[in-house]
Amino acid sequence: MRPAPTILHLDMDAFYASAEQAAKPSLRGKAVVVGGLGPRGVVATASYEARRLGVHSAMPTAQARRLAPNAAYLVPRFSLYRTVSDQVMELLGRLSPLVEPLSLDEAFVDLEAGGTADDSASARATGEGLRTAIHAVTGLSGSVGLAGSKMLAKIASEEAKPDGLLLIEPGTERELLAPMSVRILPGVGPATGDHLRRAGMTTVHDLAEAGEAELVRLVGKAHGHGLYRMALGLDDRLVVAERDAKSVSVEDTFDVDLHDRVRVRAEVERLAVRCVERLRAADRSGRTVVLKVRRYDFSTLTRSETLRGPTDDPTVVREAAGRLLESVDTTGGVRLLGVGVTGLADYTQEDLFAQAADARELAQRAQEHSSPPVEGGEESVPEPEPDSAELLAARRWPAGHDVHHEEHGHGWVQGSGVGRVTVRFEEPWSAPGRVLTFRVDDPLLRPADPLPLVRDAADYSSWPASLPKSRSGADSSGGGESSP
DNA sequence: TCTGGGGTCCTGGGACTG
DNA sequence: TCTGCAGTCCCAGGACCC
Repeated sequence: MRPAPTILHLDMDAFYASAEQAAKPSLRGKAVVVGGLGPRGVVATASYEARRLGVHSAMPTAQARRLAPNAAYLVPRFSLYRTVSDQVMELLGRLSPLVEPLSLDEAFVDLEAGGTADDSASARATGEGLRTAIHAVTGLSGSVGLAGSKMLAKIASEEAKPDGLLLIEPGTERELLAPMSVRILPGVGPATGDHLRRAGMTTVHDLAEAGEAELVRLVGKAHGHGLYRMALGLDDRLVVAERDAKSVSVEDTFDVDLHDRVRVRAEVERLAVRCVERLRAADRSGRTVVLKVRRYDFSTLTRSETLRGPTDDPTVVREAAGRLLESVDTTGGVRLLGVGVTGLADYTQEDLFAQAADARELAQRAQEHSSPPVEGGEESVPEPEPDSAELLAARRWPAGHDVHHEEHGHGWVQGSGVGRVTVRFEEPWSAPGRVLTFRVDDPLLRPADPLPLVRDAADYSSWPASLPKSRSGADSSGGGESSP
């Protein structure tokens, strides 16, 4: 029996950019680019208006600025996106206990496990209901794919974009996939795509024709086997609700390459401490410390060290990262540094003793190996280089972030520099507002939390069992009443 | 032109161990 | 005691995803 199309994949449309447009009435219908705004920033998400100008994710922001000089450029506001994402995931959780979030804006749902669909008709109705609910609660649109497997549901939502729903009927999978580019398959990126193209395979049909043995020969055992099955439309991966993280890492790309070895070391230590903070926040410890260095020429290398036991001690991680750095040649400059911890374990009290012992032993071993001392020595960590006034202003008033002015009310930063900050005063539910400029140290101006995107959201507290009870602000006070 | 940040998984070589 | 072998762990790098 063919599987019923009850795996649902939800993908929010241009999520970050759409959230910004919903929050800022003056940006609706305009090109919006969300991403890193520094000299080495890249685009995280572009609104559909910006995509029409050729801007897309992962493109350097500098290139986006050339293509879309009049677009609004904003830094990401993850607290807002997380709030909206929580609302969406909460709705998904009502459809099934089996929800597998892939990111803030994407998730798989096993509708059959939730009893909310068991055939094409009920799956389609549930998918449409979900899209309506998401729009009512968040003001944003999402695309839904429905199929008998995760791979096909994801392809379906991709094909449905933007703001659509596509259901792949059981039995039509191979026919649908055959003419598509190999790049549609998960795991086929630029490198594998190129590799396959050079072997004469550009479509999914070509892969199915080539056969498993040929694909294994070309791309390796695991990948080749998986690729062949996917080309036949076969994918039996289950929707998994809980997934434990396997590593925690932090990394920073510097606006200007670092050359000073002492500064490099100081940055590594800073990253190590940040990494441990994240590790501890997740109540985990880890056994292997990884240092990542991207050099001036974009070549990237990693060095790792496995400890005797798991640790969440900042001193232990910092020292391990420092030792790893000693084995790396950084002459020529460093553009990125990262520190990570893998081999995660749940934190246990006994680890404390292992950590202390390890720290002593490793310190001693490091001394025995007596690697060349870091120029300037351990103590001479330099002061951070002074920032320009413009950089400081941008840091205090990031583009796109919310502010409150005691006289003018709620607004958001349009831009800042040369001691001034420009603010547009508007709210998600207001008309486009006016623009005013202030001194960066104006005492009446302060950073503010994001406002909800929808003021009087429909009450979906009993969805999907019953129809929404209200849609207008006038009667939204009755949110506590239960449905019949 | 000039490439983020946070992850996952796979491969292959070398060291270690029984 | 030495050698060959297989399994496992560690390490580094690459590819991919959102």
